[in-house]
Amino acid sequence: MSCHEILQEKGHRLTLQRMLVIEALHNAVRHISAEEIYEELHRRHPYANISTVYRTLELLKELELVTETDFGEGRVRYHVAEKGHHHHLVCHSCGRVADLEETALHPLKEGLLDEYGFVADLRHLAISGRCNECRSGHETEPKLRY
Amino acid sequence: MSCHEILQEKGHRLTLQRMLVIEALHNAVRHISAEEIYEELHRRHPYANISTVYRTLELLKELELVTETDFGEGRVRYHVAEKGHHHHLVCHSCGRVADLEETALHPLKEGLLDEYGFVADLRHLAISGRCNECRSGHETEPKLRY
DNA sequence: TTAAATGCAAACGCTTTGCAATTGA
DNA sequence: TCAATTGCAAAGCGTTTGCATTTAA
Repeated sequence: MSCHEILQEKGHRLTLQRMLVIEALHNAVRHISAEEIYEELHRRHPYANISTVYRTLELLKELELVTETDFGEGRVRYHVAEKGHHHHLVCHSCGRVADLEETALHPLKEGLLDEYGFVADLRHLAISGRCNECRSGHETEPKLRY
Repeated sequence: MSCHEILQEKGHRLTLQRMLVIEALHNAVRHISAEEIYEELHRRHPYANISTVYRTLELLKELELVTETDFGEGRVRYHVAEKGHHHHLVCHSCGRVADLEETALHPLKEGLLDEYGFVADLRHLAISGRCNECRSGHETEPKLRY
């Protein structure tokens, strides 16, 4: 079921603004910020306001249609949930962000459940550190971020 | 070697304000925010300013005398590094924060190094989820936070 | 003596809010 | 029709900054 259908099914209105926010999220190659979504939205609907973007993202989060990840930039980035869960290795030297399959944290998740009875919400975790390239002294500009 | 000595050794001045910030950090039972440090400081030195707190915390971070943890509150909390590293299990239902020994993440750290060559900086990680008490329906007000 | 540190006030960047006007169902 | 949603402008919040004054060494 598409985001549009889920919104309507739960009794929310399908406005142009919401459709454009959803489209921006789907078109994003990587993780996109509220400001970037607003730029897309504003391009096609110049009267749109950034508070609508925040309100829509809030709604999509509640409906678990998008996930939020904090890459330590002082703002948060969004990703369509259905595109799948994965984690991130954020290099604090070059800023490069690599993906880490969700399964890589399964042992940790199980350990926390067994030993603490804690159900960890590990959907979009950003782990900071130093990447292989920077460690081996081949520091280069990363091609892809977020 | 104490924080005071390390500051001086590295050529930084030992001001009253800095000493009071360090004291507040040491006296804190758990993790303390910049605002809370400022309250302590202001009580004893009414002319002190919060920008001094931020500048001092910045310095202490650089010298690795304090660590910073984001509990997802929209602000960050500080902890004296010498008190030891540990991680946190933050319950999004009741807000309770449990400590997790540093060693619990050693397997993950080693896995990331072996498979990705990534040196993860896992000093004060906050993992969100749902705690045992909330899961089993015995939701109570937590006694201790942060 | 003098560079480092502080206090102050203003600004910053991201996000939220109150409210009147608009709009989807 | 009318509650949900929006645009707008203002404020909120934690944090940072420029600059004149003060101070530790």
